[in-house]
Amino acid sequence: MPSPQGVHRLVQKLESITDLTEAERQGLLSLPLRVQEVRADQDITREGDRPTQSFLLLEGFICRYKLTQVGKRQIFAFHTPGDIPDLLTLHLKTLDHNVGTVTACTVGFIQHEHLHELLRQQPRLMDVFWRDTLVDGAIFREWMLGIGRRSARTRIAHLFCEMTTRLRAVDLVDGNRVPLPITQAELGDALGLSTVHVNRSVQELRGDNLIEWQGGVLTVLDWESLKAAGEFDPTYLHLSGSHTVP
Amino acid sequence: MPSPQGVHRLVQKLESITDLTEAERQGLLSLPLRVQEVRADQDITREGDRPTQSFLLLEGFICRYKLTQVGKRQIFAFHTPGDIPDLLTLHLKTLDHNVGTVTACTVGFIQHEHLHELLRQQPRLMDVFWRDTLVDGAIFREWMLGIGRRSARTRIAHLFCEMTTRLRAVDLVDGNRVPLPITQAELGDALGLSTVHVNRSVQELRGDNLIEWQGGVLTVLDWESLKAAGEFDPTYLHLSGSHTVP
DNA sequence: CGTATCCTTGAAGGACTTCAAATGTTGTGG
DNA sequence: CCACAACATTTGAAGTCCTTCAAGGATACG
Repeated sequence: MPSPQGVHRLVQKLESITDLTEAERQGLLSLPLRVQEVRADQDITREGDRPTQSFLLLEGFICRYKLTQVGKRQIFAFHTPGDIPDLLTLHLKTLDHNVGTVTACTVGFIQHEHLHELLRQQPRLMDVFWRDTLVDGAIFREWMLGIGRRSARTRIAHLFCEMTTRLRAVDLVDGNRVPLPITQAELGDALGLSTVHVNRSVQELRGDNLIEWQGGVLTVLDWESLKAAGEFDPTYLHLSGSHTVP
Repeated sequence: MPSPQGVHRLVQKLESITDLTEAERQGLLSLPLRVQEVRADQDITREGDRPTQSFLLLEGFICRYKLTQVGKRQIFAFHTPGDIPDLLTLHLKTLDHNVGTVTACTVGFIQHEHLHELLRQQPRLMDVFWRDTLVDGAIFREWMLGIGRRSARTRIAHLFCEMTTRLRAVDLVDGNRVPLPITQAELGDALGLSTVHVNRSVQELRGDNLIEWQGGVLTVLDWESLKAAGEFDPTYLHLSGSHTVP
Protein backbone atom coordinates (compact mmCIF):
# COMPACT_ATOMS: atom_id res chain seq x y z
CA MET A 1 0.00 0.00 0.00
CA PRO A 2 2.37 2.74 -1.15
CA SER A 3 1.52 6.29 -0.18
CA PRO A 4 0.63 7.81 -3.54
CA GLN A 5 1.06 11.30 -2.19
CA GLY A 6 4.56 10.58 -0.92
CA VAL A 7 5.77 8.87 -4.05
CA HIS A 8 4.38 11.69 -6.08
CA ARG A 9 6.89 13.98 -4.39
CA LEU A 10 9.70 11.84 -5.80
CA VAL A 11 8.28 12.31 -9.29
CA GLN A 12 7.88 16.01 -8.63
CA LYS A 13 11.42 16.30 -7.33
CA LEU A 14 12.93 14.50 -10.31
CA GLU A 15 10.82 16.60 -12.66
CA SER A 16 12.26 19.69 -11.04
CA ILE A 17 15.65 18.80 -12.49
CA THR A 18 14.66 16.86 -15.64
CA ASP A 19 11.73 15.65 -17.73
CA LEU A 20 10.01 12.28 -17.37
CA THR A 21 7.94 10.25 -19.82
CA GLU A 22 4.60 8.80 -18.75
CA ALA A 23 6.11 5.28 -18.65
CA GLU A 24 8.93 6.46 -16.42
CA ARG A 25 6.49 8.18 -14.11
CA GLN A 26 4.40 5.03 -13.94
CA GLY A 27 7.45 2.92 -13.23
CA LEU A 28 8.38 5.13 -10.31
CA LEU A 29 4.85 5.27 -8.94
CA SER A 30 4.54 1.49 -8.98
CA LEU A 31 7.72 0.82 -7.01
CA PRO A 32 6.84 -1.52 -4.14
CA LEU A 33 7.34 0.40 -0.91
CA ARG A 34 7.44 -0.93 2.62
CA VAL A 35 6.16 2.07 4.53
CA GLN A 36 7.36 2.65 8.06
CA GLU A 37 7.21 5.35 10.70
CA VAL A 38 10.46 6.40 12.39
CA ARG A 39 10.75 8.57 15.50
CA ALA A 40 12.88 11.70 15.60
CA ASP A 41 16.64 11.43 16.18
CA GLN A 42 16.93 7.82 15.07
CA ASP A 43 19.57 6.45 12.74
CA ILE A 44 18.08 4.67 9.75
CA THR A 45 21.40 3.50 8.33
CA ARG A 46 24.86 3.70 9.83
CA GLU A 47 28.43 4.03 8.64
CA GLY A 48 29.67 0.57 7.69
CA ASP A 49 26.22 -0.85 6.95
CA ARG A 50 25.70 -2.80 3.73
CA PRO A 51 22.00 -2.28 3.04
CA THR A 52 20.07 -4.21 0.38
CA GLN A 53 17.44 -1.51 0.21
CA SER A 54 17.16 2.23 -0.02
CA PHE A 55 14.36 4.40 1.25
CA LEU A 56 12.20 7.15 -0.10
CA LEU A 57 11.45 9.90 2.39
CA LEU A 58 7.69 10.43 2.43
CA GLU A 59 7.24 12.77 5.38
CA GLY A 60 9.68 14.57 7.68
CA PHE A 61 13.29 15.71 7.62
CA ILE A 62 16.37 13.50 7.35
CA CYS A 63 20.03 14.35 7.67
CA ARG A 64 23.25 12.63 6.66
CA TYR A 65 26.22 13.05 8.96
CA LYS A 66 29.53 11.75 10.20
CA LEU A 67 31.35 12.07 13.52
CA THR A 68 35.00 12.88 14.18
CA GLN A 69 36.99 10.79 16.61
CA VAL A 70 36.34 13.32 19.36
CA GLY A 71 32.62 13.11 18.68
CA LYS A 72 32.06 16.32 16.79
CA ARG A 73 29.33 16.03 14.21
CA GLN A 74 29.23 17.31 10.66
CA ILE A 75 25.91 17.20 8.84
CA PHE A 76 26.36 16.97 5.07
CA ALA A 77 22.81 17.28 3.88
CA PHE A 78 19.23 17.76 4.91
CA HIS A 79 16.72 15.72 2.97
CA THR A 80 13.09 16.53 2.43
CA PRO A 81 10.10 14.51 1.22
CA GLY A 82 10.66 13.10 -2.26
CA ASP A 83 14.36 12.47 -1.68
CA ILE A 84 16.05 9.06 -1.57
CA PRO A 85 18.85 9.96 0.87
CA ASP A 86 20.72 6.66 0.62
CA LEU A 87 20.26 6.00 -3.07
CA LEU A 88 24.04 5.77 -3.30
CA THR A 89 24.00 2.38 -1.55
CA LEU A 90 22.72 1.05 -4.86
CA HIS A 91 26.30 1.31 -6.12
CA LEU A 92 28.42 1.94 -3.04
CA LYS A 93 27.88 -1.23 -1.11
CA THR A 94 29.31 -0.01 2.18
CA LEU A 95 27.82 3.20 3.52
CA ASP A 96 30.47 5.73 4.57
CA HIS A 97 28.27 7.96 6.74
CA ASN A 98 25.16 7.88 8.89
CA VAL A 99 21.62 8.65 7.81
CA GLY A 100 19.26 9.68 10.57
CA THR A 101 15.95 11.38 11.19
CA VAL A 102 15.71 14.98 12.34
CA THR A 103 11.98 14.91 12.92
CA ALA A 104 9.58 11.97 13.10
CA CYS A 105 9.43 10.59 9.57
CA THR A 106 7.47 8.35 7.27
CA VAL A 107 9.76 6.42 4.97
CA GLY A 108 9.18 3.86 2.23
CA PHE A 109 11.83 1.18 1.87
CA ILE A 110 12.58 -0.05 -1.63
CA GLN A 111 14.55 -3.22 -2.26
CA HIS A 112 17.59 -2.60 -4.45
CA GLU A 113 16.50 -5.42 -6.74
CA HIS A 114 13.29 -3.55 -7.51
CA LEU A 115 15.24 -0.41 -8.33
CA HIS A 116 17.59 -2.38 -10.57
CA GLU A 117 14.59 -3.94 -12.28
CA LEU A 118 13.01 -0.53 -12.86
CA LEU A 119 16.26 0.80 -14.29
CA ARG A 120 16.43 -2.18 -16.63
CA GLN A 121 12.91 -1.49 -17.88
CA GLN A 122 13.41 2.27 -18.07
CA PRO A 123 17.10 2.77 -18.80
CA ARG A 124 16.76 6.50 -19.15
CA LEU A 125 15.85 6.67 -15.48
CA MET A 126 19.45 5.74 -14.83
CA ASP A 127 20.50 9.08 -16.32
CA VAL A 128 17.85 10.76 -14.20
CA PHE A 129 19.09 9.21 -10.95
CA TRP A 130 22.71 9.77 -11.92
CA ARG A 131 21.84 13.37 -12.55
CA ASP A 132 20.20 13.52 -9.14
CA THR A 133 23.37 12.30 -7.44
CA LEU A 134 25.31 14.93 -9.39
CA VAL A 135 23.06 17.64 -8.03
CA ASP A 136 23.65 16.14 -4.60
CA GLY A 137 27.37 16.65 -5.17
CA ALA A 138 26.81 20.21 -6.34
CA ILE A 139 25.03 20.95 -3.07
CA PHE A 140 27.97 19.48 -1.13
CA ARG A 141 30.35 21.79 -2.98
CA GLU A 142 28.29 24.84 -2.22
CA TRP A 143 28.20 23.90 1.48
CA MET A 144 31.97 23.40 1.40
CA LEU A 145 32.46 26.84 -0.05
CA GLY A 146 30.40 28.26 2.77
CA ILE A 147 32.04 26.32 5.58
CA GLY A 148 35.51 27.00 4.27
CA ARG A 149 35.28 30.58 3.13
CA ARG A 150 32.16 32.40 4.29
CA SER A 151 31.20 34.05 7.57
CA ALA A 152 28.69 32.52 9.94
CA ARG A 153 26.03 35.03 8.99
CA THR A 154 26.48 34.37 5.27
CA ARG A 155 26.48 30.60 5.71
CA ILE A 156 23.24 30.66 7.64
CA ALA A 157 21.53 33.00 5.21
CA HIS A 158 22.69 30.78 2.37
CA LEU A 159 21.28 27.66 3.93
CA PHE A 160 17.97 29.41 4.53
CA CYS A 161 17.89 30.33 0.84
CA GLU A 162 18.78 26.82 -0.26
CA MET A 163 16.14 25.14 1.85
CA THR A 164 13.54 27.64 0.72
CA THR A 165 14.35 26.98 -2.91
CA ARG A 166 14.50 23.21 -2.59
CA LEU A 167 11.29 22.95 -0.60
CA ARG A 168 9.55 25.20 -3.07
CA ALA A 169 10.48 22.77 -5.85
CA VAL A 170 8.48 20.04 -4.10
CA ASP A 171 5.64 22.40 -3.27
CA LEU A 172 6.21 22.45 0.47
CA VAL A 173 6.46 26.22 0.82
CA ASP A 174 3.35 28.18 1.76
CA GLY A 175 3.85 31.76 0.63
CA ASN A 176 6.92 32.93 2.49
CA ARG A 177 6.55 30.29 5.20
CA VAL A 178 9.11 27.50 4.88
CA PRO A 179 9.07 24.37 7.05
CA LEU A 180 12.45 24.17 8.77
CA PRO A 181 12.03 21.93 11.81
CA ILE A 182 15.68 21.75 12.84
CA THR A 183 17.35 22.96 16.01
CA GLN A 184 20.05 25.60 16.15
CA ALA A 185 22.46 22.88 17.27
CA GLU A 186 21.70 20.91 14.09
CA LEU A 187 22.13 24.03 12.02
CA GLY A 188 25.53 24.48 13.64
CA ASP A 189 26.49 20.89 12.90
CA ALA A 190 25.55 21.47 9.28
CA LEU A 191 27.53 24.67 8.93
CA GLY A 192 30.53 23.93 11.12
CA LEU A 193 29.52 26.37 13.85
CA SER A 194 28.86 26.22 17.58
CA THR A 195 25.30 26.51 18.83
CA VAL A 196 26.06 29.75 20.62
CA HIS A 197 27.39 31.39 17.53
CA VAL A 198 24.51 30.14 15.41
CA ASN A 199 22.17 31.70 17.90
CA ARG A 200 23.83 35.08 17.78
CA SER A 201 24.03 35.07 13.98
CA VAL A 202 20.39 34.08 13.59
CA GLN A 203 19.46 36.92 15.90
CA GLU A 204 21.38 39.24 13.63
CA LEU A 205 19.35 38.09 10.62
CA ARG A 206 16.18 38.54 12.66
CA GLY A 207 17.30 41.96 13.81
CA ASP A 208 17.83 43.01 10.21
CA ASN A 209 14.27 41.91 9.42
CA LEU A 210 15.35 39.34 6.86
CA ILE A 211 13.62 36.40 8.52
CA GLU A 212 11.58 35.07 11.37
CA TRP A 213 12.19 31.55 12.60
CA GLN A 214 10.13 29.88 15.29
CA GLY A 215 8.18 26.72 15.84
CA GLY A 216 10.01 24.97 13.05
CA VAL A 217 8.82 27.48 10.47
CA LEU A 218 11.11 29.92 8.72
CA THR A 219 9.39 33.04 7.48
CA VAL A 220 11.25 34.89 4.77
CA LEU A 221 10.55 38.60 5.25
CA ASP A 222 12.90 39.96 2.60
CA TRP A 223 13.93 37.43 -0.02
CA GLU A 224 16.17 39.73 -2.03
CA SER A 225 18.12 40.88 1.00
CA LEU A 226 18.37 37.33 2.30
CA LYS A 227 19.77 36.18 -1.04
CA ALA A 228 22.26 39.03 -0.93
CA ALA A 229 23.23 38.24 2.67
CA GLY A 230 23.78 34.58 1.74
CA GLU A 231 25.48 35.23 -1.61
CA PHE A 232 22.86 32.85 -2.93
CA ASP A 233 22.81 31.95 -6.62
CA PRO A 234 20.59 28.91 -7.25
CA THR A 235 22.43 27.77 -10.38
CA TYR A 236 24.13 24.96 -8.47
CA LEU A 237 20.76 23.36 -7.71
CA HIS A 238 20.35 22.78 -11.45
CA LEU A 239 16.62 23.27 -11.34
CA SER A 240 15.02 23.38 -14.75
CA GLY A 241 13.32 26.66 -15.29
CA SER A 242 10.25 27.57 -13.37
CA HIS A 243 11.46 26.52 -9.96
CA THR A 244 14.23 29.04 -9.63
CA VAL A 245 11.99 32.05 -9.23
CA PRO A 246 9.71 32.29 -6.22
CA MET B 1 46.80 9.64 -31.65
CA PRO B 2 45.60 8.99 -28.08
CA SER B 3 48.24 8.60 -25.39
CA PRO B 4 47.92 4.92 -24.52
CA GLN B 5 49.77 5.40 -21.28
CA GLY B 6 47.47 8.18 -20.12
CA VAL B 7 44.26 6.40 -21.02
CA HIS B 8 45.50 3.35 -19.25
CA ARG B 9 45.44 5.32 -16.01
CA LEU B 10 41.70 5.83 -16.48
CA VAL B 11 41.25 2.09 -16.77
CA GLN B 12 43.47 1.57 -13.77
CA LYS B 13 41.56 4.15 -11.76
CA LEU B 14 38.18 2.65 -12.58
CA GLU B 15 39.51 -0.81 -11.80
CA SER B 16 40.56 0.47 -8.39
CA ILE B 17 36.90 0.89 -7.50
CA THR B 18 35.24 -1.80 -9.65
CA ASP B 19 35.88 -4.61 -12.16
CA LEU B 20 35.92 -4.21 -15.93
CA THR B 21 35.39 -6.71 -18.72
CA GLU B 22 37.81 -6.86 -21.63
CA ALA B 23 35.23 -5.28 -23.94
CA GLU B 24 34.69 -2.40 -21.52
CA ARG B 25 38.43 -1.88 -21.23
CA GLN B 26 38.73 -1.85 -25.01
CA GLY B 27 35.86 0.59 -25.33
CA LEU B 28 37.57 2.99 -22.96
CA LEU B 29 40.96 2.64 -24.61
CA SER B 30 39.57 3.39 -28.04
CA LEU B 31 37.83 6.63 -27.04
CA PRO B 32 38.90 9.33 -29.50
CA LEU B 33 40.96 11.88 -27.59
CA ARG B 34 42.05 15.33 -28.70
CA VAL B 35 45.27 15.70 -26.73
CA GLN B 36 46.36 19.14 -25.62
CA GLU B 37 48.95 20.72 -23.36
CA VAL B 38 47.79 23.32 -20.85
CA ARG B 39 50.04 25.61 -18.82
CA ALA B 40 49.85 25.86 -15.05
CA ASP B 41 47.18 28.04 -13.41
CA GLN B 42 44.86 28.09 -16.40
CA ASP B 43 41.13 27.51 -16.26
CA ILE B 44 40.00 24.72 -18.56
CA THR B 45 36.30 25.20 -17.92
CA ARG B 46 34.51 27.94 -16.02
CA GLU B 47 31.37 28.37 -13.96
CA GLY B 48 28.49 28.93 -16.35
CA ASP B 49 30.10 27.14 -19.30
CA ARG B 50 28.04 24.60 -21.24
CA PRO B 51 30.70 22.28 -22.64
CA THR B 52 30.02 19.61 -25.28
CA GLN B 53 33.08 17.66 -24.25
CA SER B 54 34.79 16.42 -21.12
CA PHE B 55 38.47 15.81 -20.63
CA LEU B 56 40.62 13.03 -19.31
CA LEU B 57 43.60 14.19 -17.32
CA LEU B 58 46.69 12.47 -18.73
CA GLU B 59 49.51 14.28 -16.92
CA GLY B 60 49.58 16.87 -14.15
CA PHE B 61 47.33 18.11 -11.37
CA ILE B 62 43.92 19.74 -11.75
CA CYS B 63 41.69 21.39 -9.18
CA ARG B 64 38.02 22.31 -9.08
CA TYR B 65 37.10 25.48 -7.23
CA LYS B 66 34.67 28.30 -6.71
CA LEU B 67 35.08 31.89 -5.54
CA THR B 68 33.01 33.84 -3.04
CA GLN B 69 31.82 37.33 -3.87
CA VAL B 70 34.76 38.81 -1.98
CA GLY B 71 37.13 36.68 -4.02
CA LYS B 72 38.01 33.99 -1.49
CA ARG B 73 38.66 30.66 -3.12
CA GLN B 74 37.53 27.21 -2.05
CA ILE B 75 39.07 24.22 -3.79
CA PHE B 76 36.76 21.19 -3.77
CA ALA B 77 38.98 18.56 -5.27
CA PHE B 78 42.40 17.80 -6.63
CA HIS B 79 42.44 15.54 -9.65
CA THR B 80 45.26 13.31 -10.75
CA PRO B 81 46.04 11.46 -13.99
CA GLY B 82 43.29 9.03 -14.92
CA ASP B 83 40.52 11.28 -13.64
CA ILE B 84 37.82 12.94 -15.75
CA PRO B 85 37.32 16.03 -13.58
CA ASP B 86 34.35 17.43 -15.51
CA LEU B 87 32.57 14.19 -16.31
CA LEU B 88 29.52 15.69 -14.63
CA THR B 89 28.96 18.01 -17.59
CA LEU B 90 27.70 14.92 -19.38
CA HIS B 91 24.48 15.30 -17.37
CA LEU B 92 24.69 18.73 -15.77
CA LYS B 93 24.68 20.96 -18.79
CA THR B 94 25.76 24.13 -17.03
CA LEU B 95 28.94 23.86 -14.99
CA ASP B 96 28.56 25.30 -11.49
CA HIS B 97 32.25 25.67 -10.64
CA ASN B 98 35.63 26.23 -12.26
CA VAL B 99 38.10 23.58 -13.34
CA GLY B 100 41.69 24.70 -13.63
CA THR B 101 45.21 23.41 -13.81
CA VAL B 102 47.52 23.43 -10.80
CA THR B 103 50.60 22.34 -12.73
CA ALA B 104 51.21 22.20 -16.44
CA CYS B 105 48.99 19.39 -17.73
CA THR B 106 48.35 17.10 -20.64
CA VAL B 107 44.65 16.56 -21.17
CA GLY B 108 42.62 14.56 -23.68
CA PHE B 109 39.29 16.05 -24.69
CA ILE B 110 36.45 13.62 -25.38
CA GLN B 111 33.29 14.69 -27.16
CA HIS B 112 30.19 13.94 -25.09
CA GLU B 113 28.65 12.19 -28.09
CA HIS B 114 31.52 9.68 -28.05
CA LEU B 115 31.00 9.03 -24.35
CA HIS B 116 27.26 8.59 -24.89
CA GLU B 117 28.01 6.18 -27.74
CA LEU B 118 30.37 4.17 -25.57
CA LEU B 119 27.80 4.00 -22.78
CA ARG B 120 25.23 2.76 -25.30
CA GLN B 121 27.54 0.01 -26.42
CA GLN B 122 28.72 -0.89 -22.92
CA PRO B 123 25.76 -0.04 -20.69
CA ARG B 124 27.45 -1.41 -17.60
CA LEU B 125 30.04 1.36 -17.90
CA MET B 126 27.26 3.69 -16.92
CA ASP B 127 27.16 2.01 -13.52
CA VAL B 128 30.93 2.33 -13.35
CA PHE B 129 30.94 6.05 -14.10
CA TRP B 130 27.98 6.62 -11.82
CA ARG B 131 29.88 4.83 -9.11
CA ASP B 132 32.87 7.04 -9.81
CA THR B 133 30.79 10.19 -9.31
CA LEU B 134 29.50 8.70 -6.07
CA VAL B 135 33.04 8.25 -4.83
CA ASP B 136 33.64 11.84 -5.83
CA GLY B 137 30.77 12.81 -3.55
CA ALA B 138 32.17 10.69 -0.73
CA ILE B 139 35.45 12.58 -0.98
CA PHE B 140 33.56 15.89 -0.80
CA ARG B 141 31.86 14.74 2.37
CA GLU B 142 35.10 13.77 4.02
CA TRP B 143 36.60 17.16 3.16
CA MET B 144 33.51 18.84 4.59
CA LEU B 145 33.90 16.96 7.82
CA GLY B 146 37.46 18.17 8.02
CA ILE B 147 36.78 21.79 7.16
CA GLY B 148 33.80 21.98 9.47
CA ARG B 149 34.96 20.01 12.44
CA ARG B 150 38.68 19.24 12.50
CA SER B 151 41.74 21.27 13.45
CA ALA B 152 44.15 22.63 10.86
CA ARG B 153 46.77 20.03 11.72
CA THR B 154 44.30 17.16 11.38
CA ARG B 155 42.90 18.48 8.12
CA ILE B 156 46.33 18.74 6.54
CA ALA B 157 47.41 15.30 7.72
CA HIS B 158 44.16 13.89 6.38
CA LEU B 159 44.65 15.41 2.96
CA PHE B 160 48.20 14.06 2.83
CA CYS B 161 46.83 10.60 3.60
CA GLU B 162 44.10 10.87 1.01
CA MET B 163 46.40 12.00 -1.77
CA THR B 164 48.88 9.28 -0.89
CA THR B 165 46.19 6.64 -1.07
CA ARG B 166 44.59 7.91 -4.26
CA LEU B 167 47.88 8.32 -6.07
CA ARG B 168 48.95 4.88 -4.99
CA ALA B 169 45.82 3.45 -6.62
CA VAL B 170 47.01 4.78 -9.98
CA ASP B 171 50.57 3.71 -9.38
CA LEU B 172 52.02 7.18 -9.06
CA VAL B 173 53.65 6.66 -5.66
CA ASP B 174 57.29 5.66 -5.52
CA GLY B 175 57.91 4.02 -2.16
CA ASN B 176 57.04 6.67 0.38
CA ARG B 177 57.51 9.52 -2.09
CA VAL B 178 54.22 11.03 -3.23
CA PRO B 179 53.97 13.67 -5.97
CA LEU B 180 52.19 16.68 -4.46
CA PRO B 181 53.06 19.69 -6.61
CA ILE B 182 50.74 22.19 -4.95
CA THR B 183 51.57 25.38 -3.07
CA GLN B 184 50.74 26.01 0.54
CA ALA B 185 48.30 28.68 -0.60
CA GLU B 186 46.45 26.07 -2.67
CA LEU B 187 46.44 23.69 0.24
CA GLY B 188 44.89 26.45 2.32
CA ASP B 189 42.24 27.09 -0.32
CA ALA B 190 41.42 23.40 -0.28
CA LEU B 191 41.14 23.17 3.49
CA GLY B 192 39.63 26.55 4.34
CA LEU B 193 42.80 27.89 5.96
CA SER B 194 45.06 30.88 5.52
CA THR B 195 48.48 30.38 3.96
CA VAL B 196 50.21 31.45 7.14
CA HIS B 197 48.40 28.92 9.25
CA VAL B 198 48.98 26.16 6.71
CA ASN B 199 52.66 26.94 6.89
CA ARG B 200 52.81 26.69 10.67
CA SER B 201 50.78 23.50 10.74
CA VAL B 202 52.90 21.84 8.07
CA GLN B 203 55.97 22.74 10.07
CA GLU B 204 54.40 21.02 13.04
CA LEU B 205 53.96 17.83 11.04
CA ARG B 206 57.53 18.11 9.84
CA GLY B 207 58.74 18.76 13.36
CA ASP B 208 57.01 15.60 14.55
CA ASN B 209 58.84 13.65 11.84
CA LEU B 210 55.64 12.53 10.14
CA ILE B 211 56.48 13.96 6.73
CA GLU B 212 58.86 15.86 4.56
CA TRP B 213 57.50 18.05 1.81
CA GLN B 214 59.66 19.92 -0.66
CA GLY B 215 60.02 20.36 -4.39
CA GLY B 216 56.49 19.13 -4.98
CA VAL B 217 57.21 15.76 -3.40
CA LEU B 218 55.66 14.62 -0.15
CA THR B 219 57.69 12.04 1.71
CA VAL B 220 55.75 10.04 4.25
CA LEU B 221 58.10 9.23 7.11
CA ASP B 222 55.61 7.60 9.46
CA TRP B 223 52.44 6.40 7.78
CA GLU B 224 50.76 5.06 10.89
CA SER B 225 51.28 8.26 12.85
CA LEU B 226 50.20 10.36 9.90
CA LYS B 227 47.00 8.34 9.62
CA ALA B 228 46.39 8.82 13.31
CA ALA B 229 47.11 12.54 13.11
CA GLY B 230 44.66 12.87 10.22
CA GLU B 231 42.00 10.54 11.63
CA PHE B 232 42.29 8.84 8.25
CA ASP B 233 40.10 5.84 7.46
CA PRO B 234 40.15 5.08 3.71
CA THR B 235 36.71 3.45 3.67
CA TYR B 236 35.17 6.52 2.08
CA LEU B 237 37.39 6.11 -1.01
CA HIS B 238 35.59 2.84 -1.70
CA LEU B 239 38.66 1.20 -3.13
CA SER B 240 38.23 -2.47 -3.82
CA GLY B 241 40.66 -4.49 -1.82
CA SER B 242 44.34 -4.37 -2.56
CA HIS B 243 44.62 -0.62 -2.89
CA THR B 244 43.78 0.22 0.66
CA VAL B 245 46.97 -1.11 2.19
CA PRO B 246 50.28 0.49 1.26
C1' DC C 1 71.30 37.36 -12.45
C1' DG C 2 67.20 39.66 -11.82
C1' DT C 3 62.39 39.02 -10.98
C1' DA C 4 58.54 36.60 -9.69
C1' DT C 5 56.76 33.28 -6.74
C1' DC C 6 56.80 30.74 -2.70
C1' DC C 7 57.97 29.91 2.02
C1' DT C 8 58.78 31.58 6.55
C1' DT C 9 58.51 34.48 10.72
C1' DG C 10 56.59 38.10 13.96
C1' DA C 11 52.95 40.52 15.97
C1' DA C 12 48.27 42.11 16.60
C1' DG C 13 43.52 41.49 16.11
C1' DG C 14 39.15 39.14 15.36
C1' DA C 15 35.71 35.56 14.53
C1' DC C 16 34.30 31.95 16.71
C1' DT C 17 34.43 28.43 20.73
C1' DT C 18 33.84 26.89 25.24
C1' DC C 19 31.93 27.03 29.70
C1' DA C 20 28.22 28.16 32.56
C1' DA C 21 23.77 29.41 33.75
C1' DA C 22 19.22 31.59 33.06
C1' DT C 23 15.06 31.72 30.39
C1' DG C 24 11.80 29.94 27.31
C1' DT C 25 9.21 26.19 24.89
C1' DT C 26 7.27 21.62 24.14
C1' DG C 27 5.22 17.50 25.11
C1' DT C 28 3.48 14.06 28.22
C1' DG C 29 1.16 11.89 31.97
C1' DG C 30 -1.40 12.52 35.97
C1' DC D 1 -5.57 21.09 31.48
C1' DC D 2 -2.09 21.78 34.62
C1' DA D 3 2.60 20.41 36.21
C1' DC D 4 6.84 19.06 35.41
C1' DA D 5 10.57 17.24 32.91
C1' DA D 6 13.17 17.47 28.90
C1' DC D 7 14.81 20.04 25.54
C1' DA D 8 15.83 24.39 23.01
C1' DT D 9 17.04 29.14 23.03
C1' DT D 10 19.35 32.94 24.90
C1' DT D 11 22.86 35.65 27.42
C1' DG D 12 27.44 36.66 29.57
C1' DA D 13 32.26 36.23 29.88
C1' DA D 14 36.75 34.36 28.99
C1' DG D 15 39.81 32.15 26.03
C1' DT D 16 41.83 30.22 21.60
C1' DC D 17 42.54 29.00 17.08
C1' DC D 18 43.08 31.09 13.20
C1' DT D 19 43.41 35.41 10.21
C1' DT D 20 45.38 39.50 8.63
C1' DC D 21 49.07 42.55 7.88
C1' DA D 22 53.81 43.14 7.06
C1' DA D 23 58.32 42.02 5.80
C1' DG D 24 62.46 39.13 5.26
C1' DG D 25 64.55 35.01 3.12
C1' DA D 26 64.66 31.17 -0.04
C1' DT D 27 63.95 29.09 -4.46
C1' DA D 28 62.92 28.74 -9.30
C1' DC D 29 63.22 30.22 -13.96
C1' DG D 30 63.83 32.89 -18.18
